[in-house]
Amino acid sequence: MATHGARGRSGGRPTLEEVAARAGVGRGTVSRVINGSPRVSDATRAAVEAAVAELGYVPNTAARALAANRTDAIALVVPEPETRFFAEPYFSDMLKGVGSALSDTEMQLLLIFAGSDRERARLAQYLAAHRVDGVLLVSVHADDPLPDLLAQLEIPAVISGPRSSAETLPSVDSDNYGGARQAVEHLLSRGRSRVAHITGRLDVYGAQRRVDGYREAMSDAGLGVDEGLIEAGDFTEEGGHRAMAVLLERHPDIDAVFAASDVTAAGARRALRDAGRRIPEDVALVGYDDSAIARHMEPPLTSVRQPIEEMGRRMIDLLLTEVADRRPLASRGLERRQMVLATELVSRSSS
Amino acid sequence: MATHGARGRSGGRPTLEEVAARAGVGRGTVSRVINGSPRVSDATRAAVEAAVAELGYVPNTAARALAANRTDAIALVVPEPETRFFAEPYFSDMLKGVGSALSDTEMQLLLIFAGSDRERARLAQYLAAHRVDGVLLVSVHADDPLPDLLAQLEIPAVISGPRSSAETLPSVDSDNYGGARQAVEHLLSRGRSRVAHITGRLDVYGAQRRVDGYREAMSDAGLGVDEGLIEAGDFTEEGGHRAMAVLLERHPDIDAVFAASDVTAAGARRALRDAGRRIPEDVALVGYDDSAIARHMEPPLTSVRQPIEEMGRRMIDLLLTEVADRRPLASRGLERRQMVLATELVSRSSS
DNA sequence: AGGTAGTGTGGGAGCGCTCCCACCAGTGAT
DNA sequence: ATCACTGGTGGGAGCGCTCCCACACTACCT
Repeated sequence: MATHGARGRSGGRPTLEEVAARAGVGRGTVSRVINGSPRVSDATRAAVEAAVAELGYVPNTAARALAANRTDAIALVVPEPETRFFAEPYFSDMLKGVGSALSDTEMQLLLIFAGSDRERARLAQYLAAHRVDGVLLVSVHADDPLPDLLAQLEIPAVISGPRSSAETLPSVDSDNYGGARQAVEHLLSRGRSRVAHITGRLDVYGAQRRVDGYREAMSDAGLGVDEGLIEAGDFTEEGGHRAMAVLLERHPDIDAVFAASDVTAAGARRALRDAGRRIPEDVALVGYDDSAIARHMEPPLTSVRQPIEEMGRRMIDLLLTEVADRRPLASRGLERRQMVLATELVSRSSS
Repeated sequence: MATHGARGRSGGRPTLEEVAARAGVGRGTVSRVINGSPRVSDATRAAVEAAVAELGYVPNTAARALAANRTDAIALVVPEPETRFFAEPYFSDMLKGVGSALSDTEMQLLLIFAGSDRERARLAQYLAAHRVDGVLLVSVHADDPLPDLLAQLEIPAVISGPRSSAETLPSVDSDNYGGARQAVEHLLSRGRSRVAHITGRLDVYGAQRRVDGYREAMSDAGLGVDEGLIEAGDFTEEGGHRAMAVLLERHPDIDAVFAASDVTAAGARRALRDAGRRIPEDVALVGYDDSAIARHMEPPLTSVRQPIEEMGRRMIDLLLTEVADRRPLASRGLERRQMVLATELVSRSSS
């Protein structure tokens, strides 16, 4: 059969052609059965399936990719060093959700780190070669060139956490605004009124939305918005510590703090302790993320939980749709697909 | 050019043929340049490279895979649930090493979890489709059927931690025997003589080698081997706690313990505290792995460090060799490639 | 009777590479 | 002058699929 000698290949996997011969049908028909086309009679389908089973036929993905111009693979791109990936539960939860959504698909998931310049160059090369049908982008900064590259290469992509209110890419996010409101309203319902807010990095859209939520919750409660109660952090512990110190100096009568992340809250807690404030007696504290830190803090931290696993699943849904009906770019963007998931307040003893 | 209509494909990536035309050479010559064949004159090579640059040519991997019957991808298979993968630093270190060794290669790394039965079935399907050129197997239990499946499919594989002294697959491991000796000799040099050993899971070959190392170090020191000083653990904290309690009951005069892992040592430490023993005054303690646990224990734990990142790099080296000179199975196995890396004792205040 | 739609089905053409054979200089030995 | 070679090169054939056109065959109208 191999007319030009034994080139590689020892066992010799069966091909479509062989299955077709075995089943007594044509090549096209076998292809139709394999790909689940409805235009095949039941009898023929059964015959083909039997032949597939007998021969142990497994489609050759390379041939399929070449002929159909698709790869059946998508990439989860993490624009961070691996270290952060392993350190933050955000990523492993995301991965879990993505994996579960993909498990009843033929799609293969590739995990790609693009933290260093070198890794980014490799990724660009990889994408240029169109080795994936779509890309999942997590944790993207406002000025990242990756989304543009993807658009230029016409590779479908979904982003977790839009870069702005005018995000053009389909996105899945948790309700940062609503989550912030939950946090503040919870503190108010506990009888607090001098509620401060330590923000996240303000070049991250989600952090801004949390500020918005804080502002409107305060305002709706008739307390007005005292800009002096807002201090910028950067999602780090050190930033939280610094901001808290500033706030205490400015407003010694603060009786509650909403921090934009659990790590930030940990920093704030340290500053509060330094200043001799008791939690929650003197100052109630609420974080964001409901990470392991929240559970293990002393006292355990009330925090706003994001459904990260669910977000991963939704991102896959969006991406697969995008890949499936890959249409001319012109018609995209009109029907923006931005998905927002609800958050949940997990109440513990810090508030 | 596309004679049968615009099938997908909007931009139209340039092909080998187009590059050849541009450079005024034949298809074969361009292929030779792309693949770095030496049989091309310098002038021709330059012309082709210029054409490649001008056109922004990127090889089509699917076509290459089909024609050459290779995928340029290898899989790192983790036969554990994702949770363990993220929890144990072993895996992230391994991944780091593997990634760095691969970074100056064309090879793509796939991370595949095979913890559940479902995932394993998917993996089997994946391997049957020959979607990777080779497989890296980490953390394989003695009775895992995966190695046999790989052998049957004739897919090159490298294993981390041989399953027995008769391992047929190429493997990379740290020197468990030597590491155990280092630990025991260290304790003896500190003036201890009643040294106990809490083992790992004994169906893991590496754990057995550690016992061997312990035995021979004791015996070489002229202390003889008291089997009563050896108690089986299972790499878990609970197992370590239980074993330590048993040992203390049996030999209240123990003055040192070598635990087969840091986690085990943490369990042992708890049992020692329960029994009112001070570390290291009454009992010196040494662990294995030099994980984060060791650094954060109270007191900091002396531990045997394995060069995990280096192991990852070596595994890649072995695998790439294996993939490159993929020869008839018959000649394999004769020249077994088992690699063993040295360990290092990291001394801290627990001993 | 002759249309007019469907359903199934076979198989040609083509996806963009790699492999390998043929061939064409040159160069030196015979 | 003839016969090896040897470094370079062109291009046919083929990898195993998917796509789509063509061609049955049925129905069910006019």
